[in-house]
Amino acid sequence: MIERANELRQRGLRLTPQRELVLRAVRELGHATPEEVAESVRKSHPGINLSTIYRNLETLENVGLVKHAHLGHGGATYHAADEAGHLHLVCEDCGSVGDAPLESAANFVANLIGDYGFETDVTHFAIYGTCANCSKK
Amino acid sequence: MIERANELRQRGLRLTPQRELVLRAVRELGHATPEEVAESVRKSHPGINLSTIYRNLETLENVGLVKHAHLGHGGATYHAADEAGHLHLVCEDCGSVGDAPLESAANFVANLIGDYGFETDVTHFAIYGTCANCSKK
DNA sequence: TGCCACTTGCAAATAGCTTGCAGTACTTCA
DNA sequence: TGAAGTACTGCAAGCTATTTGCAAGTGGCA
Repeated sequence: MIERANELRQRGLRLTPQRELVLRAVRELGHATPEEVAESVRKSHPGINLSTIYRNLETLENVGLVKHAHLGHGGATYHAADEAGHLHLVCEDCGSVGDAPLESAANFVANLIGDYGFETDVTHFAIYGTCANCSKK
Repeated sequence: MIERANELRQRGLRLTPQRELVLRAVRELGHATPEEVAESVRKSHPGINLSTIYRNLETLENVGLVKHAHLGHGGATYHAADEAGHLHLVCEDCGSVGDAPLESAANFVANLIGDYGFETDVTHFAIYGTCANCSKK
């Protein structure tokens, strides 16, 4: 908490109640779109504006406290930076978001660097497909 | 060309000039957003409406002549179905879209199926990262 | 405690895409 | 070849998600 405030202040930024609420919501939700963060925050503080959510998510990301990934159709989803890196397995059928450890892709990442010099962050985007449940059907 | 028309007619669809232009543009452009397709089509036929582009891309995708992938921020990009079968390496720095063969990810795909029963189509979404050129800087 | 720049809430603007509707023009069938 | 039926098109309005401008509010250092 205190180190978070310092992190912000070192950059001339402030620790406001809204900012804390946004961070807490992201941590609690795991993966969340800005809209979901807003919904969560408003349960305790109904007055908070959506644009405040957007601006704070951006600010917190600049500071390195949260990260975003592209999961849904267009919308970014945010998660806490200190949450371990993992892949996002997004089911196109049911929309569920599963996790897989980084190691699953280690070989793949190595291939891309070796063959193309392309450095990938596989935690940053969704792996689309069909989850085990849905492919049974 | 003729088999394309049949493909459409079998489904009660029509081969219109606009539809042909859209298909041709997608083939020429390789990867293109709806907006880029429109721009390309309008060079020869300025009157074509954006919504026509969208509707035709959707129609052509239903018929199986084009496919889309999620590359940019939210926007889908389209490519001809018969040139599919490669990964899209999208550079977050310069925005360039590179290709890599499916085999690069074969191992990765196998991991996900084996460990999680998750069936992935790696051609359908972007692999974000930094391309060789940009990571030199 | 006071000041100042950072923040917030609000409303309006924007981007990207979709939808409703009326007129147009492919296709099929005589 | 012509007529009829229906898919298709262009236009305008609508939507969703996100951004921006601005005036009022407020942390935090001095």
